Amino acid sequence: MMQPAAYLDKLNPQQRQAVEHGVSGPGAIDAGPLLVIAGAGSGKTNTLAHRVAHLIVNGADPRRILLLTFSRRAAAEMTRRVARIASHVLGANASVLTEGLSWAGTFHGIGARLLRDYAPQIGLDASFTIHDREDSADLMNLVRHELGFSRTEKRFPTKGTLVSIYSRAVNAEQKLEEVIGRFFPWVAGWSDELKALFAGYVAAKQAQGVLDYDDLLLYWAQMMAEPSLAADISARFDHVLIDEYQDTNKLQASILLGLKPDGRGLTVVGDDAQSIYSFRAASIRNILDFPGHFSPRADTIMLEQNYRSTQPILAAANAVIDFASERYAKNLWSERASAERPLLVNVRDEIEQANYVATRVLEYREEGIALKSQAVLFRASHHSGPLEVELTRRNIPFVKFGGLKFLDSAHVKDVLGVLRFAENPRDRVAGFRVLKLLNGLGPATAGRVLDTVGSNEALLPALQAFTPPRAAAQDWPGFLDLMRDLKSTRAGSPAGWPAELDRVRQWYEPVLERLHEDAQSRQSDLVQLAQIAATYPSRARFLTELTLDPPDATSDHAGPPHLDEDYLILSTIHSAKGQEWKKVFVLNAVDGCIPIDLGVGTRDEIEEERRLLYVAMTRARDSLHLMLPQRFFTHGQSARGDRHVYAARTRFIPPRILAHFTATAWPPAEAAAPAPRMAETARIDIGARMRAMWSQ
DNA sequence: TGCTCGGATGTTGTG
DNA sequence: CATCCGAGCA
Repeated sequence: MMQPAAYLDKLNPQQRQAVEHGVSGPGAIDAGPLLVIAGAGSGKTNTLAHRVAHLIVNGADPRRILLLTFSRRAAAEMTRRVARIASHVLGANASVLTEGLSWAGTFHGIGARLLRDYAPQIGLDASFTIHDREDSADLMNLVRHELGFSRTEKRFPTKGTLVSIYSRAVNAEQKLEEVIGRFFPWVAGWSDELKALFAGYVAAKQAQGVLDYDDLLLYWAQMMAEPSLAADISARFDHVLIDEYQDTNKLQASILLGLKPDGRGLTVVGDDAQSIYSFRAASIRNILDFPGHFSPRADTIMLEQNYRSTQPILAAANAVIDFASERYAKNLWSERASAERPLLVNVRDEIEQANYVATRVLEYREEGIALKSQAVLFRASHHSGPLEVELTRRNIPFVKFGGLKFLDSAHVKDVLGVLRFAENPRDRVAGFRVLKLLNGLGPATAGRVLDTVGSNEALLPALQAFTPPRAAAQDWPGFLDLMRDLKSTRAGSPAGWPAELDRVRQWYEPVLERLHEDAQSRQSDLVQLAQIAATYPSRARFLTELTLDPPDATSDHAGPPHLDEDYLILSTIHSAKGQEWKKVFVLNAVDGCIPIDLGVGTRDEIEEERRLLYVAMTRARDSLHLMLPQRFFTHGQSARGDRHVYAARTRFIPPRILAHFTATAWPPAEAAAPAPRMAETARIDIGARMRAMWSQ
């Protein structure tokens, strides 16, 4: 070994302590449970990557390290960093070692992998397909109809609500009654029906060889509850490290404690102040209670130096989070001095808000700040609507993260459905979806077809034996041909992967023309899908991994910008987790948006909204603009509707912390100064109209 | 049985 | 506004 630990010198004392915890030298690793509370921008990812590298450098077997991250993107980034750090010490050997770091991924991804490995032992067909949220809802709906709950006297909860209830019960490891009582009180009268329905849903999944997202965790947790399996799985890993622990739920904690009951080799990293996923049953208790699970208690290390934001930005963010009720008290500090406090920008409405952001973004770019170093964050995906229009108008390229995925669009799901049906013909959601694409073939006939398909092998004979109704006779042979081609590719011919996706597209094209007006732009989505498909080695891998890690950006209609192009980042606050930009704009920092005005708003929900604002603010390195439109138009009205609400500054920035901000108005007073008296009359932006004349 | 049309109704975030 | 469900027609 060359310089043994030069890479440790760049770390601050706390980071270094976290990295070296339990590692006393080459071959001498004996680490008890460790909790790292890492404030925003405190070098969390870097520290975790250093710890992994340090373990490997000191003799840990990378193949026996389990690294759980929040997204696959984060896992890839972590692996890359570990390799870079380790290469400083190990030189060329490092890549060999870090390539062994193959168990890095999300809980769901790793779960899927383990389940395929252990499928024979737990009575699971290893060719199971995975349902995404919408598929789960569709299956739930199927069972809902079968059990007659769609014809009840009083309105029965819809499929989406049903999946939410089911999912929360599973992920929070709570009884149905508790979940309903706490989060869905309006369905309290249906709890018996819900039990029957969920039993039917589970039976349907099993009969069809499908797993939903929750099953990936649930089956894993069940394996950990069986001593012999638990011992076997646990013995695969010497070290288990989890990032973003504040956003894990009870079920995930169970899995973890099953893997490392005494906490040896277990490291969790997170920040309770950034917990923003309680809607999928993440529990802040996981991180708060972690040390007490073990005896002796887990060591806790706090990272408090922020390397990201300027001091004024950090002070403002600290002031916001100071009001939070329960948390690990920590005080983030920064050495990055600046005279620029975060701005509170008053604008008339969302149109002016969009105008301001577009204008400022361009000004920054003129100063040499790349678009990619700037981000616009918002609470709900649709909040960026007016801005997207304005950006498109001004020809400013952008990529939007979060919200609707292109995988959710009907045509993409159709094509994937065909592939999934070929992969697992018992998957009725996929089967229904595909069969209903045929002209003259509706749910009743589709149901009959699917009833004759017993197993994977029986698909083709069953389809061949089926006589379609006259109305569907024309489309049927083509469909049969398609399925024949897809099934035979298993043996390597005639199309093979990824060519078979083209085969599906060829079959689907006329369907697309028939069903959708805008077939052209949808067709280009499918071309994009084919490009993605080409990066996966097989149909099965493609289907699994696409479901677990959907491409999370949607760009404007011009298609995805090339990687080397510059583009502005638009993102939900949730999707902005773990990232940073030099310039950050937060849209609609007003009550009703942050916090969002949905539902009753329990105390816990309000607290989470506060943390959301905190997360948004702490993404900024140099400049932060909190936008305050004085009114915004409500949804659910025609385009020319005038229903709007007057908005107040978010309650998370009360008067007593205003000193941390600079208040400003836009456009500047002299440019647009309508007297306050005129507030109720119609206002038009002549300038914008003039500009719009030339925008086409 | 399939398809289309009209009325009612929720409407956030994600693996 | 988009989706869902039922009514009525082919």
